[in-house]
Amino acid sequence: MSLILEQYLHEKAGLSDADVARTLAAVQARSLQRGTMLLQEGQICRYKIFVADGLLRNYAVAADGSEHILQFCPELHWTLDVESYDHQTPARFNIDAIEASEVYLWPKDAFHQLLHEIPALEAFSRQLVSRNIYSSRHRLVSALSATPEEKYQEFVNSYPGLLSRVPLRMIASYLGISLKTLGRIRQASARH
Amino acid sequence: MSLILEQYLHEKAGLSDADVARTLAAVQARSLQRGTMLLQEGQICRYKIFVADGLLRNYAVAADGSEHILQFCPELHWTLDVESYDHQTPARFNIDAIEASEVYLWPKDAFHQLLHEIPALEAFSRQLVSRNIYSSRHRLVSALSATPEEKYQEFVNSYPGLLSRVPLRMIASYLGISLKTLGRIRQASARH
DNA sequence: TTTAAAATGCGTCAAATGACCTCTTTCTTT
DNA sequence: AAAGAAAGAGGTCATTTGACGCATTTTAAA
Repeated sequence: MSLILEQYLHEKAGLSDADVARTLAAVQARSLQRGTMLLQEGQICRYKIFVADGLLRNYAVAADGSEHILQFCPELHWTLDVESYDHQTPARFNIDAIEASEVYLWPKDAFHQLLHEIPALEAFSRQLVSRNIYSSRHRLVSALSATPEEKYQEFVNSYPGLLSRVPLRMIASYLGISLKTLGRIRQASARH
Repeated sequence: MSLILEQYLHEKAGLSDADVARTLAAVQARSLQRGTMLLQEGQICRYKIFVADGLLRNYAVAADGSEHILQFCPELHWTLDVESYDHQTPARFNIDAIEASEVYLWPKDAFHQLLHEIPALEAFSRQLVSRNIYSSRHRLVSALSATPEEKYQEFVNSYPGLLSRVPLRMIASYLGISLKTLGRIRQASARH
């Protein structure tokens, strides 16, 4: 049932069969209905989360109730609230399912143990962290300097598959623009 | 001459005298005049950079020539272009000196070696990386959700010391707002 | 000290943006 | 299949923002 995860650990992380088995042994599987919350602000993030199928979002809720999406997390990607996970302190972000999803959860201690036992997993983990840093930087530059239209184009180019899976209001929330502005941009580009 | 650095490695990183000595042995000192570029877009980032005294900025230049500051780096802080450093590929960011500064540079190989030899340095390095990730996340949320006025207030609260050291146009460039808007905000808050 | 350059404050104006609202369409769920 | 909820298109309008230009002050360098 964890075929997808198995294959991922094999091909992307480069784990041996034995290490894949060890990694699977420590994991909990969960099926999420659309809309299910996996982590709520204020809770403690106790797991590393891998999405085998479906789509999650990682977002902050502002004082006025507005939502701001930090990350869409589709199949074959990872998510968590790093700071909450590292220090086991209350989370500032929320994670929920945009689509019905199949996810795998590693409790922090168990994952930590795996990192010790499996150097290849450790190396792969670091790679993921690095990529995350690079893309955060890029996202920040974009947020600082790009026009709404440029942001939208970047999104379309970077995540062409998500466009049809994510409601527009969430894309707006990810880009930091209003739904109205997003609508105007799309209308303008539809004319060409 | 590297008293500041020595003390920093001792107190903040928790290195033993012997490890401090080893770390210092691998470092190059440089004095920078105001305005000196330490890294230019397109160059390869070959060093970890520690600012013992002064103030650097890490920024991107957009296609239209406008500058967008990712990070101010005052004394006792570190900076580099991570992606360029990790992969030794052309940098996307620039680093220069806002004030005359005293900096210390570790060539990548040498620093890598130190990380192997000195576990305490390795642990400290990880801590710095983590903090960087947390603050990037926070910055992104702020960029997405805060009004210009809130961004300015956050800046003032987070870096009270920098306000008088950094020209307003650079603060505007850091916050992702125009100098005009920043001026209006300051005028409004001066009235109270 | 003098001179040049940079920083900043401020006015005007046009454009961009978001808040609010309504109506229609599309999904969900029962 | 039917009812209810959510999504999104589109209109109007007030506000915010930035572009441009100019005057004044401050800072840096000769």
